[in-house]
Amino acid sequence: MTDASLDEVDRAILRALQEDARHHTNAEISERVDVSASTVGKRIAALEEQGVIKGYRTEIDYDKAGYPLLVLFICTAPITDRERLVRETLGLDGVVNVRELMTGVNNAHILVTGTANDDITRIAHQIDELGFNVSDEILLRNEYNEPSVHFEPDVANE
Amino acid sequence: MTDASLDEVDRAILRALQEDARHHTNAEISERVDVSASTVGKRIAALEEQGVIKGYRTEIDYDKAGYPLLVLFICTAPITDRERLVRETLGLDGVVNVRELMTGVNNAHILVTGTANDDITRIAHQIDELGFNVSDEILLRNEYNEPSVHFEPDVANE
DNA sequence: GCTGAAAGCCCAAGGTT
DNA sequence: AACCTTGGGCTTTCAGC
Repeated sequence: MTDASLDEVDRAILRALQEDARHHTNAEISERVDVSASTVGKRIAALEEQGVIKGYRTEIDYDKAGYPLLVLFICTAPITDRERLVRETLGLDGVVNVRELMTGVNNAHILVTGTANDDITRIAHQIDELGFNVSDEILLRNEYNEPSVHFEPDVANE
Repeated sequence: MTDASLDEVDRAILRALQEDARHHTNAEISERVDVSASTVGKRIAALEEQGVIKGYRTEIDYDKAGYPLLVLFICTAPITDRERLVRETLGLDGVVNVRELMTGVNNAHILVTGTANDDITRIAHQIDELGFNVSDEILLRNEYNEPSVHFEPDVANE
C-alpha cells in the first residue's frame, strides 16, 4: 500500500524471479544476495502484498503448443467504452494480450493466437461485434520478452 | 522435439502454471487433474524439454516498482537486418518487449519502461542509432495478459 | 528487521505394476 | 506410461537478537 521504494535486495530478488520464477528457490536467491533464505521469503511475500509482483506467469510457445498463428489486431474504441471493451475482449477465446494506448485512434492492440485462419476471422468478428473498429490485422513473426529490466545490479559488484 | 500433441492432462497443467507458476505446486495440480504428483512433475519436465514451456516469468507492476512510464515505439527496420536489430534492441536498458511483425513498414513494436521523459528520449535515440526508423511513440495506459488461453477444460466438468 | 533451527511439505529418483 | 515410496532439500514459523 505504501510507496514501494525498492532496495538492492528487493531488486536482486526481482531479477532472479524474472529469470525463472519457478526453479529459482528462496535458498538459491539467498546465496546471490547476502541475506538468509527466510528473509528472501519474507521480502517476496511483501512484494506480492504491495502489488509490485503481480503474478508468476508461464511463458508458452504457442507454435509448439499447436497454435501456430499469432495475429495483432489494431483497433479503435470510443474512449468512454474503452475500459469495458478491453475487459470483455480478454474473455474471448484466443486473446492473449491487450494494450490500451493513450491515443484517440488505434487505441487498442489485441494479440490473438489460433490454429488456422478460421480462428482468426472468428475473433475478428467477435472484436468487431463488441464495438471496436478494427483497422488492421497483422501476422506476428516473433515476440520477445526481456526479463531483467531495471533490476540489474547498480554497479558491477566484482 | 516431436510434435507436441497435448492431451487433457497437459492442458490442465499448463492452465494451472499460467495462473500461478510459483505457488501452484505439483501436489496441488495433481489434485485438480486425476493423476499423481510425480506424474505432474514428469509431464512438466517433458513440456519444458519439448519447449512448449519457454520459461516462468514474474509479472511486475512497473508503476509500483518506480517506473511509471510505459511507451510503445512503432518502428521500421530493413527486413534483412530486422532479426539482428531486434536482438540488439533487447539489450537496451528499459526495453521490456519486442514484437516482429510480418509487414514491410512498421514491422517492429518496441515496449519500453522508464521513470521520466529523459529515459524515453534516451531510448528513442538509441533505437534510432541502431538503425530503426521510429515512426510513432505512444504512451500506454494499461496492459493486460490473459493467462489461461486455449487451455480451459474442454467441457464444464460439473 | 534479520537470523537460525525445527517441523512440515515438496520434489526427484528408482523400482513396480 | 503412471504409480508409490523414500531420501534430500525447501519453505515457513517463531523465538531471540
